[in-house]
Amino acid sequence: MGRVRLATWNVNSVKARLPRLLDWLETTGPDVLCLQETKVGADGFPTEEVAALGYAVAAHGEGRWNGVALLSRVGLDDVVRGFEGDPGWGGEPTGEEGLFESPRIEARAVSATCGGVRVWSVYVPNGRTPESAHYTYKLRWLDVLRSHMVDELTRTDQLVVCGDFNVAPTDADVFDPAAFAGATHVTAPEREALAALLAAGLRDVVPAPMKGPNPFTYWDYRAGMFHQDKGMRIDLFYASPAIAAAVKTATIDREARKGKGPSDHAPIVVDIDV
DNA sequence: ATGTCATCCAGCGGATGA
Repeated sequence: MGRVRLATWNVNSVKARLPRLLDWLETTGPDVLCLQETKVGADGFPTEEVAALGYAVAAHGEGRWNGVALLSRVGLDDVVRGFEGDPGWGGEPTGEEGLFESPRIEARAVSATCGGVRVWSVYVPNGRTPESAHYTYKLRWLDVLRSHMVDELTRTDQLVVCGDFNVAPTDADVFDPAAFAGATHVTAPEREALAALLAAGLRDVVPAPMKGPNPFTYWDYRAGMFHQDKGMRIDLFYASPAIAAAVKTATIDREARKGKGPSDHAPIVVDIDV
């Protein structure tokens, strides 16, 4: 019994962010951290550096793009990299929306059991534009993820799926809905994919901003967007009802978006009583 | 909003992706 601290952070390269990541681990002390956009292959993850702080690592990477990982100091069991039915990306279109001949499976999901909680770290495809094949890939990927959440919930009531979903759930989750006309991240099908995850039995644990009214987790590097708080809530922390009910605090650590060499995303930190 | 950043390959800059 006690407090468990779970967190998720799109670091936009674990190598480029390593000094900041190590600092943040020391000061914040999450028990479990989900990482996205690590951008390193299997042998490139700084395993020893985080092990020195007491964390076991389950990394799933492919090199230049994507890449996810789980760090835990409360156990790391039954690690699964990727998931059955991942549609993959690339190759020749088959004619069926979002499906390709000989696609390459990308490193976008890793799951493990940490201190009794089943935890998934996910990096949902961006979608690029609503007309793009990448967009149909995104929707298909989210639907297969949903089917796995249904399965997971039959096995456990202690489930967390968090990460960069690349979808803003509502218009209140972007700085200006008009600025996103015709863009991905805000379309009805993407939001319906999130709604389907909730309908499968998950809860959206909405974190509190440290400052201001907006629960944004991402701000573009360009044009002073962060300083104007022109951001988006696209990093999400979804949890089973039992976990959601045990949440004591959920916060967006916007301090981690400040200063020299930040990621363009801020971490979400969630404390639960177990 | 297109004003930045990270990465790769082939090299010191352009292409790609976000």
